Order: sequence, then C-alpha cells, then structure tokens
Amino acid sequence: MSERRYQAREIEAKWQAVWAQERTWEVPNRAVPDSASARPHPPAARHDGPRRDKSYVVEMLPYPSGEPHIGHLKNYAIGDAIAHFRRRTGHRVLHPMGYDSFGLPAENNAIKTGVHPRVATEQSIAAFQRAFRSWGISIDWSREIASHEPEYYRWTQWIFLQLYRRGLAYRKESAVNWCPNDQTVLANEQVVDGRCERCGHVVELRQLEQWFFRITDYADRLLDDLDTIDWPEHVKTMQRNWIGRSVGAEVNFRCQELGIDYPVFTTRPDTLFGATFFVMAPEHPDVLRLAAGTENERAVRDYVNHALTESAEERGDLDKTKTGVFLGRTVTNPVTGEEIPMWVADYVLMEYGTGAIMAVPAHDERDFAFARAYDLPIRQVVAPRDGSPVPSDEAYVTKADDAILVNSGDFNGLTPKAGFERIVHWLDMEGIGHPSVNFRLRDWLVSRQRYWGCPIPIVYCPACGMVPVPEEQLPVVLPDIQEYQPKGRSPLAAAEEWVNTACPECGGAARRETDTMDTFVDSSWYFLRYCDARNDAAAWDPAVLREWMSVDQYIGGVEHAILHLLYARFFVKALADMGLLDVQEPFNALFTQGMILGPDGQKMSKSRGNVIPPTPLIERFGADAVRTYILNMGPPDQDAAWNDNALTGAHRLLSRLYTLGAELAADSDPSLAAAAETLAQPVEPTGDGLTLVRKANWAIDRVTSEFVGRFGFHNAIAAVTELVNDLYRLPRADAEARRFAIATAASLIFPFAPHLGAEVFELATGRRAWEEPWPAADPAMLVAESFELVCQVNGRVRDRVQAPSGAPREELERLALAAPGVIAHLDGQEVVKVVVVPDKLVNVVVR
RNA sequence: GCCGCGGUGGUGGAACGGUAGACACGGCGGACUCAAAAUCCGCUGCCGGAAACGGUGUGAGGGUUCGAAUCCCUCCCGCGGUACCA
Repeated sequence: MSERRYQAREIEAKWQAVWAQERTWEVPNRAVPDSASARPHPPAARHDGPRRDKSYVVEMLPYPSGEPHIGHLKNYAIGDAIAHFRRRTGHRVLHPMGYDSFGLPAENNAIKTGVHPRVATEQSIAAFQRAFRSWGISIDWSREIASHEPEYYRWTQWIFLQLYRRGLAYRKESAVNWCPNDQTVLANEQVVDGRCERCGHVVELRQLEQWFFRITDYADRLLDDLDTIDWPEHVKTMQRNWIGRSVGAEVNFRCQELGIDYPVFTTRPDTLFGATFFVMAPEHPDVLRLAAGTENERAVRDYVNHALTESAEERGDLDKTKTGVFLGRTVTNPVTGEEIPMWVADYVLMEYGTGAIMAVPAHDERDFAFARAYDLPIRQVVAPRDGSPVPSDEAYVTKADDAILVNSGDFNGLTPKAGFERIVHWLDMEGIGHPSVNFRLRDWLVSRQRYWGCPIPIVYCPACGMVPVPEEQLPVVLPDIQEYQPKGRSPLAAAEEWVNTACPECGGAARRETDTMDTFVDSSWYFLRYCDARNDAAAWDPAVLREWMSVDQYIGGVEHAILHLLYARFFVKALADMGLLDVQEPFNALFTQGMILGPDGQKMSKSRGNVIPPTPLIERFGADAVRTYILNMGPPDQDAAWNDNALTGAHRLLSRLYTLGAELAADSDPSLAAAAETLAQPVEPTGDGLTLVRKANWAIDRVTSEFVGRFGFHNAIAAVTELVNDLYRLPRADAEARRFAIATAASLIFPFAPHLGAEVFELATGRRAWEEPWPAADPAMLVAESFELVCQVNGRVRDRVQAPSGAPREELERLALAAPGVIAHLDGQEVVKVVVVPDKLVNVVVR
C-alpha cells in the first residue's frame, strides 16, 4: 500500500503546469492564418484537425477590484464545464478572458488612498490571473484583454466615432440624472428607486449638455429580436418591460385662444369622448406661456417652481395625493368639440409621450384621482355590455370585449378594441391624429464627469465647432493626473496640457472633451475583440468575426439582465448596420447563474461578516473540490447558501474516486495497464462487472443529458457519485469492468474537477482525459434484462416483482395479479380494469 | 398594481402524468483504533408496530385521470423585476 491519499495541491499544480506549458486551450483563428502564427503553437495545442463546429463560450468579464470572490468562481466553473464538454464533443471552443478595468470604484479608491487607479486595477488583475490559473479554468490566454489598456480603448473610441458619424452618438442638453455624491451624471438604467445604483444617494435632476447613444432608434428591433434568442424567459421579460412598447395614437388638442395644437399620446383613443380635461407636465416648455396673462399666472409659476425642485423620489411617491393648478386656458376635445380646461400637474411626465395628456377620469386611475381632488367632470364612455352598473369610487379601466362604448356618438356600441381602430382611423381621416407607438426606453447617456474611463475622442474648436478626432490619431490616451476629486466637471479638465490641443481641421487652438465614457460602453463589445484580440490595424477583421460570432453560450449574473445585455445587443445591431459584423445578436444563448449567499442565507457582504473568501478553501481542499461543491449546491441558476460541511462532501467524492484510481494503478499488472490502449468497455461483462458497466453507461447518459439540457450539474455530479459508490460496493467485480467504470467516472467528472479528472483518468488508462472524445452511452447497456415491476391496486403500490424487460402486456398483467401484495388487497373485490405501462408498472383497478 | 419565478424531510435538493424524497449535508448505530481524527459499512419523511406491514405525506381548497409534486381552477405565502409610462 503506497501513498494513496488524495493530495489536491500536488495534482492541481501538476496539471496546471501541463496546460500552461502546452498552451492547451489556445485556439488560433482559421480565417486569417497569419494572425495567430506570430506565436507558434506546439502540436498538442492544435485543434485544426477535421472540420469541427465552433463553439464560443464566454463568461461575463470580471470587474477587477481587489481579490476575486466566490461568485466569480461559480461563474467561471459553470463556463469552464461547458467549454470542456463542448471541446470533447467535437467543437473548436473559443473560451477567452478579459477585464472590465475602467470604472468608479478604482477611482473612488484613488481619492481615498491616493493610489493611481491604474496601479490598483493592475494589482487586482494580477490577482484574478493567479486565481484563474489556480482554479484551473481552461482559458485561451493568447486573447486576454483589459479595457483600460490603450490597445483596447483605442477601438472603443473608434466605435464611438463610427456611431458619431452615423448620428447614433450625439450631444444634447436635457434633464439628466445627477448623483451629488459621485459628482457625475448617470444613465436611466443606473438609477434605482430614484437613487444612484452605486452609492445609494438620492439622484437629482439637472439640465446639462451630455453625450447620448441613440439606442431608441433600435427599440423595435431590440424588442422583436428577443424572440430569436435562447435566453431565460424572465430576462427577456425584463428587457421587454424596460423597452416598454405601447401602441396607441397621437391626437391633437387645439388651444383656440393661442392657435396652437398640442398633441398627446394615448393608449386609449377609444375613450376619447371621455376626455374632460387636459394636463401638462410642469417641465412642459409652454406651461408658463399659456398661463401668462391669466389670473392663474402666479399660482402656475409657484407650482412649477416647486415641482422642479422636488427629487425624483418625492415626485414618484405613489401615495402622495395628486396636485395641480388650472392654467386658465382651454383646448378643444377634437371629437366632442367641447372646450376642456388645461391644467399643469406633476403626475404627468415630460419624458414620456409629448409631456401632455388627455385626461379621461372615468377610465384611468390617475385621472380619476385628480378629477376627484379638483372636482372635475367624470364622464363614463365605456360600460359593461350587460348594462350592469360600474362602481362610482374608482375608474373603470377594462378594455375587454364584454364592455362597449357609450356616450361616444357614432362609435356607441363598439367594443373598446373596435372603437380604438375606428376612432384612430377617423382621426387620421380628419387630420387630427394618427396611430403612434411610444417606448419607455430612453437614449443611453454615456458621458461621465469622471477620470477613470475611456476618453471621448472629440475636440472643441472655436472656429470649427465639435470635431471628431481623426481615426489615425487614436487612441486619445488618458493622461495621468494627481487630483482625482470630482468637482462637478471631469478631473481631466485640470490636465491643461492634455486638454489644450490643436483642432484636427483648422490646426488652431482647441480643447478636448474632458468627459469619459460610461464603462458599459467598454463592455458592450469586448466579446468582439476576443475574436481578434491582437489585431493592431483594426478593431477586428470581419472575416474573423464571421468565424466566431455569435457567442454560443454566455454566462453571467442576472443583475446585468437590463444594462449590459441591452447595451451589447444595441452595439451589435448598430455595428451590423454599418456592415462591420454579420450577426444581429451577440449572445445566442444566455445562462444566468444564481448568487452564492453567506452561511446565514444573506447576501455576502463585509459589513455582515459572512463573506467566504475562496483562496483559503482552495488551499485546504483544492480547486476541484470547491468547484465541484459549488456546482453541486443545487440548480446553478438559483441562489444557494454556503455550507462548509457540504464542501467536505464534495471533497470526499473526489477523494474516493482518487483512491479507486490509485489502487487500480498500484494493483494492476503494469503490462495490463499499458495494454489498455483502447477505452472500450469490456466485451461481455458478467455479475458485478456487468452491474458496474451498466451503471457507468447510465452515468454517461445522465451527465450528457445535463450538458445538453438545463445545466443541472448537481444532477450530473450525483450520477458520478452513484457510480463511485457502486465501485465501493462491488469490490469484487472483474478488473476490466472496474477499470472501465473508474475511467468513466474520471472522464465524466473532468469538466467539473479537471485536475482530479485528468489524474484519475491517467491512472486508469495512461491517457489524457481532455484529448479523449466525450464518452457515448452504449444503448445495449442502458436496459437490463429484467426490471422491478411495480404492482399497484387503485394507484397505490402493493408489491414489486421481477419481470423480464420487454415482456408483453399480458404477461405483466398476469405477474401483477399473482403478486402476493396485490392478491391481499383485491380481497374479493371486482377487477374493473387493468392498466399496464410496459417495463414499468401495472395498476389493477377494483371496485 | 402589473409581469416573471418559486413553495417537496431537520437542511440543499431529485422525480418524461407512473415506486415521492436520487445524491449530498446533518443525525443515529457499527467496524478499525489504547483513544481520537480520518476512512469504511448500515439506518434515517412523519405516525403506529419488535417486525412484517399499515396509515399518512409535496403551501391550502377544489377539479381532470386507472394514477397528480407534475395538468386545470380558486386562494395563501416567498423571491425577483417594474411602476404616476397616459
């Protein structure tokens, strides 16, 4: 008995060295043979044998801040398992890595400590690199990128210019979200419940000139193309809600006194006859003009001033009673001809629709509440078809077919749906309205008044105006500065020698744009750069993208369901429209992993003190055990609480498998081991050997189906566990059957515990697991010659008897009726019916 | 409010409409040991029973079915998203 204890550290170091030395996971591009030849690949690294399907597997790139945490490990353990499986099922797998290395936390850290963000970020990147290697993640390191490096952001700037050129990047003054703590503007997507997503401060609205990307141009396609991708339904739903498409009509309401038309957007043109007043947002530019000269002028002015100073949070409070002020003017309801009063009220939002609404209090809850508060008329124009009364204390909002229009002139008696169509058509004919679609989605605000980000490649010239930096002058390099403290403008503005530049057009004195880009810009295209990461002549070669895009499997946290995933989709569509790319969607399949919670079931956080740092665990139990445990915690898309004990269970499984491999290698005749050239299962196993061979095939089938299906890796690991347990239970099975079963277990655990899998596979076969094709289950071994027939009486199990597989129904029925447990429960009752499920059960129905 | 996802032993979780609780953790018992750890073996939903076995059981209540954790209806609870979006 030699040393047979499972020493994870030794085994892991051994295989990590092999993979690093042989660059096992590097995959050259095929489209441009020369692009990869700068670094010669040893023969073992070649994957260019017979034509293989490509598979592009990407995990969301990490934001490098401090040390990696256990959630990163989960993310990459899932992706790595998938990458390994795809490699072994005949795919050329691209599995790269990079860092989303610009961003606020590094800059805030710099403000606190004075350490340059680049220094802190690069330290963190080094920690991530060490971690990825010690975890044994199969990464193609030849394609590594970091978004803060000029070699990368040069092309981020290039993409900005392409968008600018096509009018998709533009500068505009508007009311924007301003975080007073971080001293920068934020995208709509970064404001959560009226607060800054990062620091939690209440966000203010400020009127500022900022850079936007015209993502709203793509609203329809971003919505429609969700149907073409294999994403979790809840993520698609979140995106649909965020885009928020509403179908309705635009209708003109004319103010006769001033001779101005005011269009409104409504999703209920069918209720137009019930519009009894008209409301404008306090920010509407015409509000003060309308009120001017009326007796309400002063009240309106006060109301508007008050509304503008309120925070988004206060204004959004639903419980607050509705307020507003009469403008002293009227507009004409275009269908009734009535003059209806104009009001200003803060429940109307300037950002949505036209900033003005027609109010139909009878059929809209908000209008109802407002009408009640100010005693405005409420006219019912939709009623139940059967004439039943509607409650008088709330709005009747139905548009179902059991309701009909009333008090609506020629349109009486129509269903709301039909009324919608007819009224819109009539408005169109009369030239006072038309069908219209509105989106909730706003353009993406991309400029930030912060230092640690990608400079916007624009120059302001007193003579030429706004001038894009010529492409050949890229990158606009982010200069080093000393003072990071934001002062309401970018800290870059203080870097005078950088800011002052020559106008690319006239050569005169000009100033650089000092805002930087939102870091979500950097991460909206990195998966494109991976494909052609070392290209220094272009962001990518379109031919290379044709080889790899789209991403076949994307893996990441659901917290990016809207922001990153929407922005990346927009980028791909915009770039495709420019002819730079052939696909419409970046990520064909998405998997969202759940969070690992602390042992207390709460989200891990330093303040709670429930953080599980991965490194000590890996030193103690090995990366394989931690990876296996994390994937065994439950369905990987669900949140799960950490449990140290369960981790030792995963370690025990690997240890037991290792012992089997070590004993096999020690006990077997060396010539036999050497002769095990083929991995074929024993030809005609018998007894326990047959049981083991069957179990191994069953496990192959189960593990494979989890990879093909829902990534239920906990079930896959359970199947391997059962196989290992059987190997312990059946020590006397013949040697070749055991060898086959042990090799199979090692082969199947390899995607989850690659070092241990490789080690045991080598012990059992002398070969390398990752160079072997994924095992295929032998159909003949998936069925036994007999099975346990479940015998039920009235649906309750009363006995179990052995029956031959494939036996005819009559025989199964006969066996069941003869089973003692069944006879005991028949008890002289009449057999009404016998249900037979072949190879499974018989149910005897008695009365 | 609206949209989405869930609710199964002490715990994490299994289960094409066909044996509910695989596998793991925890617990109990045993082997090995001077002893402990490690390792190995066995038992473990609940109630009754020494056992065989019987009853009961998947948030609640109905329904469909020979048979329901699974399908349908009503409701309760939890989680996530979103919300004066006209």
